[in-house]
Amino acid sequence: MGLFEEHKAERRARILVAARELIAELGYDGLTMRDLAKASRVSVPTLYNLFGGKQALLLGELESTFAAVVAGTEQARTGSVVDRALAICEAGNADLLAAPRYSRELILLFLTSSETAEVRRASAESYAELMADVLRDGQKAGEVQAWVEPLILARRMFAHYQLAMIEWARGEVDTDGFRAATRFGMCAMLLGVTRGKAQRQVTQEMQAVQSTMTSGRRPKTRARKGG
Amino acid sequence: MGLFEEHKAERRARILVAARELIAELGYDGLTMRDLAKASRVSVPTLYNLFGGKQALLLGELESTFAAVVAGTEQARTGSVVDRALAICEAGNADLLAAPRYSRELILLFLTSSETAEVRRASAESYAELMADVLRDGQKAGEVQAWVEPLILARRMFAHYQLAMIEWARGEVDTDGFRAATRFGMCAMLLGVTRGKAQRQVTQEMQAVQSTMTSGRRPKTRARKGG
DNA sequence: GTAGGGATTTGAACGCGTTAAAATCTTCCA
DNA sequence: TGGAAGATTTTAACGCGTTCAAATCCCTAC
Repeated sequence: MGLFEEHKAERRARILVAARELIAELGYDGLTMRDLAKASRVSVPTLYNLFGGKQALLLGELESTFAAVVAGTEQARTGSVVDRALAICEAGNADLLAAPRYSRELILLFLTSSETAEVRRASAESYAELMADVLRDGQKAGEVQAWVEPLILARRMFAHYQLAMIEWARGEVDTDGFRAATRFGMCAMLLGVTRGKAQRQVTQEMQAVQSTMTSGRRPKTRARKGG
Repeated sequence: MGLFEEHKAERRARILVAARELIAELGYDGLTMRDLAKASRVSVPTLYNLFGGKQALLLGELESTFAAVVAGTEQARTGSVVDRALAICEAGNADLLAAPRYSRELILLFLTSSETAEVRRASAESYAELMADVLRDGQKAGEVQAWVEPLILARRMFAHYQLAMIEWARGEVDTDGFRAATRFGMCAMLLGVTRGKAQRQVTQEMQAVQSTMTSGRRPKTRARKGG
């Protein structure tokens, strides 16, 4: 209420915009609080008043980013288990790859920092829930074995997806490698629990991805320069 | 040659011992270079001369640690694909869980820092090679489908294992949860590519782990204490 | 035994994230 | 319009990782 709050919100927005630009330009480590204060025309202590610290600066971004991912995946309500599982991954990819320089920093910070634990936990759980729903629907449709506990498998699928993201953020694989690794991993975890037509689809997908990963260039194996 | 090298090696050893103790006591962030210098009776710049920085301090440890893991897994030369794959994970676990406080810090640093990229790459590749060998043997024995590209699947299995380690290091799961997640993930990725008896074994193992994870206590969902 | 050269130490400094105190400005109410 | 309450700014400082230059020590070689 009133101009106090309004101006505070304006300052917050100004800081976030500047932070996003500076991080994209210099990386998270390259961003200094003093520079950020100057760029967003506030003082350094104000940064701490409004956000609480350098890492906390990004928590708002993180929450909205992951919320967008989760929301995006809810589109994928049609198709087989495989289609939907892969669509969930793709929905995540799209948002990340849109601003790679920034996303890389965000991901590494998000997945490794202890201060982001709560947001991470919440995001992971909604992501896993999403995937678990897909598995449950698959069970109803007879595509997925009945004995599988959806949420547990979903968590492990998301775990794999997380590490693929980390590999990408660390620069160990490029975008194509990230997509391939994700698809392959999802398929590998689905292959054993699917049946009939769905299983055949997974096999096909896996073999296709596999041939891409072997025949194409191999950034993972080439970079062993000794150490 | 001579006493120069000897004394240098002695200083290095002294520093590493002190670092291990201090990290186990205070955590990686709690360790200050000034304190470490005092504890190991050298000067601060010497730390930088001998190692190059705070993170580099641990690279030697990391290399030997992972070398030990890889060496330990080479014991597991008998049994089915499943037995050997799980034995590889257990061998890794044993070393990590022996000194949890220290390992946690080491893992987080190792798996997230960009300065450890080269060691990480090399370790990951030897680990994946090890698992790939198991898969190849399984293919010869008819336990694993022939169309599977062992190294590619092995890399994804190791990727999953890495994230399970991260989850443990972040304190999101306890030791039992880590073991369960690892076993479940390995099995999930093996289930689809195994056949006959081996596949039945994987199914059995998965169902067993799964029942542990659902019926027992669930540290993953309970630990949301907020803040 | 003694000079010389190399590494270590000393002492200081830099930039960083972070925080505290008083000074200043903006906003709201009478 | 004037004053009170609040947040922001100023200014300074702390501890941290890191690095520099000169002084010092230890080892090697004559």
